[in-house]
Amino acid sequence: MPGLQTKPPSRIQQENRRAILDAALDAFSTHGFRGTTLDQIAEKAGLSKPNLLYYFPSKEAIHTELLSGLLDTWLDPLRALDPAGDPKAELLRYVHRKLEMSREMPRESRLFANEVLQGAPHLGPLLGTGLKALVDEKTVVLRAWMDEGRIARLHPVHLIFSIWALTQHYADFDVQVRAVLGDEGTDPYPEASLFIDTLFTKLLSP
Amino acid sequence: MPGLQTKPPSRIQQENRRAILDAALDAFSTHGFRGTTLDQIAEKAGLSKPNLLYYFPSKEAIHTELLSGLLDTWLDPLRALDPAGDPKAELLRYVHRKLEMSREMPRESRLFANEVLQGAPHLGPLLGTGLKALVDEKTVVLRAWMDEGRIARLHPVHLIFSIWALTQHYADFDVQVRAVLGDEGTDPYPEASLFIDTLFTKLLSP
DNA sequence: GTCTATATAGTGATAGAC
DNA sequence: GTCTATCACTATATAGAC
Repeated sequence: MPGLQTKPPSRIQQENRRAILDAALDAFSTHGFRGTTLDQIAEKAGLSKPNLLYYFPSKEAIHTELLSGLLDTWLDPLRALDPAGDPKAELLRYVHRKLEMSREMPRESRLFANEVLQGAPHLGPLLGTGLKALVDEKTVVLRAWMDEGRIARLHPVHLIFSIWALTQHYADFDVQVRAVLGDEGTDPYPEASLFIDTLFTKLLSP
Repeated sequence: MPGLQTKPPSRIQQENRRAILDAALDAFSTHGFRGTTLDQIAEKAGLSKPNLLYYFPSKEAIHTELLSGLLDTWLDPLRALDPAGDPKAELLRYVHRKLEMSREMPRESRLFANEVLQGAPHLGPLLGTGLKALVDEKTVVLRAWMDEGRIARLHPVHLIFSIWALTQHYADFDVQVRAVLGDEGTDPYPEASLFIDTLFTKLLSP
């Protein structure tokens, strides 16, 4: 019986949107925004270029769609830092969760890195508002822990920077990491995890 | 008396080359290779586009010229690590020198980051040869220091990665660093220097 | 909804006057 | 050595058939 469903997005539509976003993530994360062409995205998604533009109005729209959700996902582990938990355990859990994300979502990490590296032209003021607000909130928690003598006294914001820098390095500079370690096939993450655990355990001890 | 000098590059030529490379460094480091246009470079260098191409045969030639010298400069401080020196002092000197470079040469850092982030399409195999060789050489030194119990036993390569990650973060993610710290005008480096000094002092203590 | 064909603008590079 | 004009090519986006 036709005419019953008016505008629920069909399964094939949802599948195509997902394929486009996945292909675009691949391309944007390795070639940057300008370096990516609609042809590349269309081919990898298995669609024609005009058909791709039926799903998204423009190249920028695809990019924005990807970025918009990303910052939130990216900061979830920091958001989960529990003021009531054990300080060292909470921070180490954050570090390890962040490193896991580098391994499991390297494309997302590189997309974000590309964006920030180029001056955050699309993410823009969100860094100074949403991101800053979250860091400020967690800074209070860190300072309290330091005042109680439960972790070493350090600059709280630079402590967070150090977590970001060390964990994201393995996704963003993956090519360099593997080239220097040699043994092409080997997974660098187990050793990285050990190293980072040692580093922060020592750093946080009062 | 004409005809005496055959082909010594005139002062204006040298000046133009320098202006082009400087403009190109600006552009490439913030927009990437594909994201940069010859128009942008030409305008910032104060030359016409054809005139720019009189000095360099192609866009790629400018990019290659910039990259070729960069890796060497970038690794100089690591090369300077003295096996005969005091281990902790040598490593801390390396860390601080590297952080200084992030402050003084942020564009070069971002140019390099852009390149590696996108899979090192131009730097390519140099990472697996020249860079790996240098790291391997210094790894031997680090291991010896660890065997002698003069610094803590850590994975030497990941130790080097951590130095790179932490110091370069301040150049590559400058926008984010300043957005989170707030106080637009403030220089983040003094605090960063203190933090990183503390971090590596703790980490290297046996 | 998906395709072929094409409009339109931008971009790397060249030709040739001065 | 430097400029104006322009070529050849690519890329985003649209029109319109099916």
